[in-house]
Amino acid sequence: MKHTHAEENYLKAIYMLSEKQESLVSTTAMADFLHTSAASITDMIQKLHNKGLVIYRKYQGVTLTDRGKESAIKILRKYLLWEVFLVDKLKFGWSEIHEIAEQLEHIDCDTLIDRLDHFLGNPYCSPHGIVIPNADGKIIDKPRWLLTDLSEGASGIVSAIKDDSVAFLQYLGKRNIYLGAKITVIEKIQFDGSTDITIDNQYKINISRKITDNILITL
Amino acid sequence: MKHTHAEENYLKAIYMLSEKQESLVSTTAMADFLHTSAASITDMIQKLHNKGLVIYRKYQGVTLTDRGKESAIKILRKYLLWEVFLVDKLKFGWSEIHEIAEQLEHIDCDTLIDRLDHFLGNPYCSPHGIVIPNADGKIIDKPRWLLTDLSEGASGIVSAIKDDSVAFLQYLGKRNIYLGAKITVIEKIQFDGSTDITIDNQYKINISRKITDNILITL
DNA sequence: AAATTTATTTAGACAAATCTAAATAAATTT
DNA sequence: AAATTTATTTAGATTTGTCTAAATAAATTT
Repeated sequence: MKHTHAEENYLKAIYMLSEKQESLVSTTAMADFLHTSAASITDMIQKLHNKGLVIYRKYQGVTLTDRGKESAIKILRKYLLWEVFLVDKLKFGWSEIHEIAEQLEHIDCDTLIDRLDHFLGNPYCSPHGIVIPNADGKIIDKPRWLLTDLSEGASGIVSAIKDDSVAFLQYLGKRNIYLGAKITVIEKIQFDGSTDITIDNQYKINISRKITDNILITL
Repeated sequence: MKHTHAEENYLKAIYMLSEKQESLVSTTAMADFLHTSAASITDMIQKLHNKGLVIYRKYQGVTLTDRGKESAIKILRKYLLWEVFLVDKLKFGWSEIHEIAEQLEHIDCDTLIDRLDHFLGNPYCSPHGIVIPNADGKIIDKPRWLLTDLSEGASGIVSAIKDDSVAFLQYLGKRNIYLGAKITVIEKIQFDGSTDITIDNQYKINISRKITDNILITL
């Protein structure tokens, strides 16, 4: 099923808002999220209802049908993969990528996004730590830990970073720490809380507690 | 100056059509190019005229103003760089990239395209051999030769390929020949017209006349 | 429970981009 | 040069997505 840009924005918005809360998504919540008027929301929601993409009850709110959810997840997948591309390959900072990825998510080509996924090394989650649905639309929730909480000898993959500041990003870049890098904990130094690690079994460095507190690891 | 998607498509179309011929671009030529009706073309052209992007004379045809040309070249630059991305990084074949790049060319972000350019290694031209305008909109025309016409000892950069067939692309991939690769002619064999070359001063191989006839080289 | 405030929907309008059918201009043929 | 064909434009309609202002429903306050 194909959708217009606007439809895609609405579907993704409903999906994201309904992830945060149990109840139906309200008109105002959507108006707020999409920076548009409540009247426009009602209009569009009714169209989506007629197309069988959402279930809508007047004055109550809206929720996705299975078909709607499937589409929403596809769009989210595209959005998140483009975010990874922008940060990982084009070295954009966290703050700049949202707008661009919101444009890129509408590019319509089935093979494109799977190739992009492969090109990026099948990342587990976006720079902001949101899990990327796989090609089948499944969201597999791996457990994640702070690098701080890994024990000596353990290793895992850098899957997200909690701090978005340019300074932190530059630090990570300089130390060859990137999304998808394999980190092994060599030794945890009690004295100052710092940690000796290796990156990709290559570089051995020591990083402070402040750094390990901001790196999320999956296995 | 910002444009709608449709406006961008028209500007690029006018630019490309007027590159091929001297005279004004006709309504039918554009209708043909954009797969739309002549009536729609007239409508849009009049709007572009009112915005000062084209000069239009009823029944005569249309040409770009300086402002229109500037915009058109920016769009073309984006289109071509995305084409390089798709072929070089995502390993798409020639035939598949046009549609996708036509979508990607409308992504609006100044820094994005310059970073992409850098990421791709500032390619000189698209896979189809069309010169990519630089960030200032300048089109610098370097001389190009067929690999066949290089003399022994000469070297240059693979800048385009004339044959788009999958078979040829696969051949090149297998031989480590890619856009931007450095090729040095070691020896030209009179007997069968084949050529001994090195790629990136590394691999030494022999390629037939049919191959050298389809590779364009810049210095 | 009535009054008021807030949320939501409806009605009507608008801009963008397209279309078809009819009208008109330009080019070509006879 | 008149007739015909082709190219182009105009007129009017349609779809999509948005808006504002007015109407109505739901929630909250008094």
